[in-house]
This record gives sequence, structure tokens and C-alpha cells, in this order.
Amino acid sequence: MGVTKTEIYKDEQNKLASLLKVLGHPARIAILQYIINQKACICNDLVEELGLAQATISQHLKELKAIGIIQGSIEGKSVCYCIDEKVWKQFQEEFNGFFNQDVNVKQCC
Amino acid sequence: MGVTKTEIYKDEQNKLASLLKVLGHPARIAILQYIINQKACICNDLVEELGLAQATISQHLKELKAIGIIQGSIEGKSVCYCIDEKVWKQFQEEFNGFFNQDVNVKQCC
DNA sequence: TATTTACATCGCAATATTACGATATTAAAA
DNA sequence: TTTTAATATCGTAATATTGCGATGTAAATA
Repeated sequence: MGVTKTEIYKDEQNKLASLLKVLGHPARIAILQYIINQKACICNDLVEELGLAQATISQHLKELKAIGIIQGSIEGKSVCYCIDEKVWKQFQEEFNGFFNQDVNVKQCC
Repeated sequence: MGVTKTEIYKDEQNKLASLLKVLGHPARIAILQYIINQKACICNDLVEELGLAQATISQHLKELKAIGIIQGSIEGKSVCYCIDEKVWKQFQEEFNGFFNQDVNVKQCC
């Protein structure tokens, strides 16, 4: 136990859930918002901005990179992180497909 | 360790993240989709549909109820679950506010 | 009333996540 | 070349999550 039974769900459900899971942490929301506001930033900016240890920030950045929503480019001794606009738009569509559907309810409820 | 440091984030960030976290599991996505398609359902329907143990489904329903996105009404010996349209719309707005913002990127990236 | 049905909750084992110090790596600066 | 700066990764402790069997509860049925 402790393992999600991914075999029993549709690929689309697993995919959507795993994206939402990555976004389901306040540090990663804060990181995304900061990157969006600043257009780009380096890891150290986030360490100072959020007050988490460097190792922790680095780990969160790794997870965001893993789903493709941000990308990092080496710039001297630091790494410049920014949103991958193409992926961001893909996600927008994916999320809109789920959240912006109309919902009807049985009379009984 | 192992605890998310919620104190360091803005309320809005914590709130958005906690909603996304609940949605970040394929069983809960599948449950929501099923409820939406059927307009309403009972716990046992989901046990058969998804093939998870009754205790497991009940637990996922509890988490969805906790964020208000579904509501359950007792109907004899079963409980009828359906989407809370009001809350669903609130969440739509909340998510759209985050996901549907325009994103610019520094030239360097 | 005894039984069945539909759920919720408890307790637990397996696993995953979060956070961080320590350490490695690589490039700039002294 | 030594030092400094910016990251990434490793290892680990604390905690959270997932899934399920067992059990409790309440309503319907026999």
C-alpha cells in the first residue's frame, strides 16, 4: 500500500492528476508566480524570496522542470529559469477542458 | 521535516495549492468525472466502476467533500453524491485566475 | 426481530513527500 | 591558481498519503 494504482485509470486521468499534483504545493505555486511576475529568475532569488533552503528550492524547481512548465538555461554560474510558454498554453487547454465543463446535477440533490 | 511550511506563503497560495492537491489524484479525478457524467451517484457505484475497495472510495469522497466540491445527501440507506455547482463555479474562477493569466518571458530565455 | 445493504471510520502497512545539511560540480572572480 | 558563488544531488529524519481489512452504524427488508 501507499502506492497509487495508476493501472486502473485512463491515461488522461493519470496525466491530469499528476500535473495537478505537482501544482498542489504552495512553494511551487509561489515559485511559478514569482517567475511569471519577474519574467525569469535564478534559484537564489527564490531562496531569498521564499526563505526555504537552497536544496529545497532546487528540488521544487526540478519537479516543475519535470512536467515541462518551466525551463532553465545556464548563464555563467547561475541558471535562468522561466516559464515554457508553449507548455503553459498546453496546460491551460488541458485544465480548461476539465474545469470549464458545464456541470449538471440531478434534481434530487 | 516532512511538513509543508504553510506559514511562509500567502493565504491564497496555500488555498490554491490545497485545492489542486486534492484534485491531484487519479481516483479523485475519475470520481469527479463519473459524478459529472451520471449527474449523481452513490458510493457503491464508484466501487464497481473503479475497482477500489469501499473504504478507499469512501476516503476519497471524504476529501472531495472536505473542499466542498461535492456534497452528499442521505437517501434511505445510501448516500447520493453530486457536484456542488456553486462551489464548482467558484473553483473555476479561482483556477482560471491562475492558469489563464498571460505569461511573458525574458528575451534571454 | 434478524438480516441485509450501504457507508463511514479505525488501525495499520507500504510507500511517497517535504525539508535540509552535507557535499559535489562548474564557472566566474580574485 | 585559489577562492567564491550558484546549483544540483545525496542521504536522512519527520511526516503525509494510499489502500484495505475489520468493524461500527443506520436504514431497509425478510
